[in-house]
Amino acid sequence: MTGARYPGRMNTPDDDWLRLDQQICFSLHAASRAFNGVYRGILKDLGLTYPQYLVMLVLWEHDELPVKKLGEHLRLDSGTLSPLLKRLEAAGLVRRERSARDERSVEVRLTEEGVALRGRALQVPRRIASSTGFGPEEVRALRARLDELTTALDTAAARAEPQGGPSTAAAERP
Amino acid sequence: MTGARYPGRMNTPDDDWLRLDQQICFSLHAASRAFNGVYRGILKDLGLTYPQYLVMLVLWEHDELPVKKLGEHLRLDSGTLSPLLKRLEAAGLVRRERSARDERSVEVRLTEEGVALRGRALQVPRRIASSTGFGPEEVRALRARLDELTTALDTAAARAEPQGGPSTAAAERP
DNA sequence: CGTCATTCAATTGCGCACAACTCAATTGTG
DNA sequence: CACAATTGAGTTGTGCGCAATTGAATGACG
Repeated sequence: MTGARYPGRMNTPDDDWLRLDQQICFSLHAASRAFNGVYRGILKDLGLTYPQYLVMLVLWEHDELPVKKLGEHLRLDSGTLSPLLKRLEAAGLVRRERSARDERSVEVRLTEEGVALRGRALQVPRRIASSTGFGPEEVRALRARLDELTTALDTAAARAEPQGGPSTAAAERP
Repeated sequence: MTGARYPGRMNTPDDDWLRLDQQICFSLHAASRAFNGVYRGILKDLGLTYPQYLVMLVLWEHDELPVKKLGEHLRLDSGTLSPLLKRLEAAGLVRRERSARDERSVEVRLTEEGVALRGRALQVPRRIASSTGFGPEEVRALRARLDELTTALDTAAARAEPQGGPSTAAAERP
């Protein structure tokens, strides 16, 4: 039935690929948002958003970090982290202070309150697990699969980037 | 070593779960953004963002659809779709017109240009596939896994918020 | 027939993601 | 040492995602 709307075009491998693409695109997109949604409900109690929770997870492991390192852990840049960290600071969970050693760098560290929040966060994964019915092995397996995908995609992005040059006149550096 | 920052607390299963949670949260979040990033680069040629591409994929399959149905396919509400569709309309790819049968409903349909864009989009999945090195079976397997996850998460979310019933009914998809 | 609840799209407000840019601090190179 | 290049954080602008609200059209019910 699909081919009928594109007369003169038989079902080619391209068409099949496009449909398959729809499936995987949609699945990953939907999974990510569904995940986000479940966490949103549970994290509301802690007053955190999902990305803020990710930042806190990193800080609970290394409780003094420059913004740069934080960004490397999370693959996020200052454009995302700066306002997010300001909100965490306004919530009293972290403090930001410029490094004395390098005035360009800003050190992020947990406040007492930020450290204390970890205690309440300990129940989060259990609640997630019980919500999803996924066990540790399933989680680990899925994670491995996703990391494979991310690695492949990052490599692809890095390969595509240097040449870049789509139709729009790329800004060549003088 | 990690536990040292939280004196008096041994490494309990809770701590392990929190670390595991960090892994899976981060992996899914990163995979989603990496995926988005690769598509961003490829879709730039078509003048589409990734969510806009998802909308077009649906419209190429059913080229006349009310916003409501579109939202059910993509698990997106009007708050996201309305401005997105306006941009697609401004780009000349779709037309939006209120249904004569039900004045509340808005029908979205492809323009000639929107239909024509499909021809150029046919190469997208192949470029993605060649970028990632993932074959059709791997894609299908991952998709199945993600759909499982989404189903589990949706069920969990529905259970957590029984009153605000998810207007987006559980979707039946191919 | 009139009232009331429901449905659908649109809007508002907030937060995240990312590109492009600014600006100061640091590093390097002659 | 001077000066250009690089680095790190922040800002701006655009777009997505979602909750909450608005407003109009529809449908149900007494």
